[in-house]
Amino acid sequence: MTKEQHRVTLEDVAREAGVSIMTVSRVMNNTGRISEETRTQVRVVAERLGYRPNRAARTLVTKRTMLIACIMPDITNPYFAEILQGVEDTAWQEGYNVLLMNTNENPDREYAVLSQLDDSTVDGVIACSSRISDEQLIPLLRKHPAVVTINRVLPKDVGSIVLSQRHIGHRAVLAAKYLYQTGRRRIGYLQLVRGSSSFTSFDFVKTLEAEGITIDPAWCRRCPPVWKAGYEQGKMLLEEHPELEAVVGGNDLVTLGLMRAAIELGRKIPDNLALVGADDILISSQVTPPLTTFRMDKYEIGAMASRLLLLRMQGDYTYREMFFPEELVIRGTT
Amino acid sequence: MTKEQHRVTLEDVAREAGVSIMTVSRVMNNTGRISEETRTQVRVVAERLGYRPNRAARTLVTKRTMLIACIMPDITNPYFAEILQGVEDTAWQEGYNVLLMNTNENPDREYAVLSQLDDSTVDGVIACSSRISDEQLIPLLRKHPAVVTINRVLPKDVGSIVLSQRHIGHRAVLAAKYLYQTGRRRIGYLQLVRGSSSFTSFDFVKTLEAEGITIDPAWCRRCPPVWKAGYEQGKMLLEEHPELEAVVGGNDLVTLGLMRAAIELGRKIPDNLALVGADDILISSQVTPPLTTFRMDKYEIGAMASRLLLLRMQGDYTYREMFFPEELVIRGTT
DNA sequence: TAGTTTTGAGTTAGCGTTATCCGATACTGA
DNA sequence: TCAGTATCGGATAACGCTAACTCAAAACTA
Repeated sequence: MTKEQHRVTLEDVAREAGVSIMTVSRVMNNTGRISEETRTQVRVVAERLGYRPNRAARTLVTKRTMLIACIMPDITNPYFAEILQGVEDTAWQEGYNVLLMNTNENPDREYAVLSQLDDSTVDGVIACSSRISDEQLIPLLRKHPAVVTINRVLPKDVGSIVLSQRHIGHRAVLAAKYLYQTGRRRIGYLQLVRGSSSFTSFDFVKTLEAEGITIDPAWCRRCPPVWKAGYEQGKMLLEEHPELEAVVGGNDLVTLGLMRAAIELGRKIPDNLALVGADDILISSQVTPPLTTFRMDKYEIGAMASRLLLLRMQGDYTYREMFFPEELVIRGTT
Repeated sequence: MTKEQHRVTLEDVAREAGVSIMTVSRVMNNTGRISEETRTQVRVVAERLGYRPNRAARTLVTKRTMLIACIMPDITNPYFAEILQGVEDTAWQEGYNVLLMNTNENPDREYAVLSQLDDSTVDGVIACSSRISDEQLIPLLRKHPAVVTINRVLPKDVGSIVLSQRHIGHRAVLAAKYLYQTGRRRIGYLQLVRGSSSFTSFDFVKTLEAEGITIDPAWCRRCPPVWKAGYEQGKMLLEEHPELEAVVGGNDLVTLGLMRAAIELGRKIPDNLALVGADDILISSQVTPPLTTFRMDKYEIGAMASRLLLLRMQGDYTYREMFFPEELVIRGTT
C-alpha cells in the first residue's frame, strides 16, 4: 500500500452523508444530541468509506494521546516482563496503548529516554525500578501530569508508588536472617548495581550487625542485574571466599548465575552452600535444586501501577502508595 | 504538576526571540537557510523557555508519528522478550519509539489490536508470530504503509519477512529425525496451538512417514504455547502413552513443562525419555538435565525486523526476506 | 395561543506545527 | 553600474479534528 492514497476524513463522510462535519464527529464520539436516524445514516456512510479518525488531529485538540510510557530496565528479565504484561493488559482494557521504553539497565539510556519524553507524547508515565538518581529522575518526571513509580520512593507530589518491599534492602536482610536461623553463619551478598540504589552492602552489614549477625564486608559484591554477571561475580566471590556458607542474591537471575558457578566449583547445594533469590521467576522453580526465593504477584504490581496511573490521568492526584507483600518460598537451596 | 500550565509553543519562542514562527521551526528542525547568528539566538531562547515541539501538531502536518507498533504473542516468554529487545533497541537508535501490543496468545485480542491500529497511529507495524489466519491478518496489515512480519510468510506485497525456520514445522521434523538417529522410535509431538499455524501434527506424521519414520498420530498433542499447558498436556500424553521414547516440543517453554511432568512421573531423562525443545531460552540451559534445543539469535531477529521496517518506512518497498539459521544444540535431554 | 423548553444540527474558531510561496537584502561578475 | 543569483526569513494556508456557541424547528406548558 503506497502512501499516496487519500485519507478519508470527517469532511468526506459529512459530504457523502449530507450532514455537517460536527454531526459526524458527534456520531463518532457518541457525544451530543443526534437523532437515531442521522446517527445510523452517518455510521453507514463512515463504515462504507472506511473512515478512521486521525489520532494526531484528535490529540491536537483534546490534548490526550491515549498513550502511556512504560520505562523498564530489562524486559528479558522475566520479573520485568511479567510486570509489563500487567501494565499493558490493564492499560489496554482502558483504551490506552503502551509506549515501551526498555533501557537495558543503562542509566544513560534511561536519562535520554526520559528527556525525550514529554506530555505531548504520552498522557502518563510508569517508571519501573528506575536506575537513575533522584536528582536526575525527579525533574524529568515532574514534566508529566501523571506519574507512577514501581519500586522507587519519590516525593509524594511526583506521583503514586507501587512497592514490592517495604524498604530497599529489606528483602536481603530478611533472607540473611532466615539463613542465620537455619544455621549458616558466613553469609555473602550479591548486591545489585544500579545508579540509584541507596541501599548498599554497607547497610546490609550494619543492619545485620544490629540483629547480632556479623557479616564480613569482603563477602559482599556489587553485581549488574543479569545472569552472566551473577555467574562471573559469583565465581570470583566463591573462589576468593571458600568459607562462605550462604549467599543472598539481589534478584533471581544473578542468584541463578551464582548457583551455576557454585555447581561448577563443586559446591553441593544446599549442604555446602545455601542460596536465596529475590523475585521468584519461573526458571527459579525449575532448576535443580529449586531456588528459595521471595514470591510476589508481579503481574498485579504492573496492573496496579496502570490503575494508579489511570486515576491520576483522570485528574485524581491523590497520592497513593500500594505495598505488595512478598513471601519467602523455601525450596531446595536452603 | 497540574494540567493547567501554559505549553510553550513556537509562537512564544518566536515572540521572545523577535523572529517569525517559521524561523523558529526551521531552527528546531535544522532545515532551510538560517544565519548562524539567528540560529543560536533562537536556540538560546528556546532552551530558556523550555520549548518542546508538540508531537501531535507535528504529526498532523508531516504525517509521521515516529512510532512503530510491535505485536507480540507473549512477552513473558523469553523468546519473544529477546526479539522485542532487538526491535526496540534498533528502533530507538533511529529515533522511533515502540508501541507494544502484547496479545497474550489470544487471537481475538490480536485481531482487536490490529483493527484499532491505523496509519495515523504508527508509521509501521512489526507482527511477530501472528496467531490469526491469513484471511484476517492480510487485510489488517494492508492498511499500513510499512509492515514486517516475523515467523510468518505472507504475500510479498504486504511486507518484508524475517524467519527463523525455513518452513513452518521444519524444526519439529529435524528434531524428530535427530531423535530417530539416536535410536528413538516412538516419538511424540507437542504441537503449538495457534489460530494460524498451517503446519499440523498431520503434516508432522506425513512428512516423517516420507522419511521412513512412523509416528502414531495418537502421540501428537496440541498445546497452548505456555509452560503450564506443556506440563498438563505432557502429563496426559505420557500417562496415556507410556510407550513414548521421545517427545518434540513446539517451544522450549512447553518442552520444559513436559519435562517437569515426566520427572514427576518417574521418567529418567534422557534414558527413559528424550526431549527436544525449540528456541533455546536461558532457562533451557539451566535446568537439569539441560535441554537439547535449537539455538538462534533472537535479538538479531528483532533487530533485523526493525531494520527492514525502517527501509519500508523510508519508501523502499523492495520485498526482503531474511532467514536466520538455527542450530541444534545437543545437551542433556537426548 | 403565546411563551418556554427541548432537541437536533450547523457555524466558527482554533489546537501547534510545517510546506510552500514570496520578498528583501547582499553578493557576484561583466 | 546593473542585471543576475544566492542567502535569509516572513506570510499564508493547510493538516483533521473538537469545543463552544448559535439557532431554527419541534414540542411542550399554562
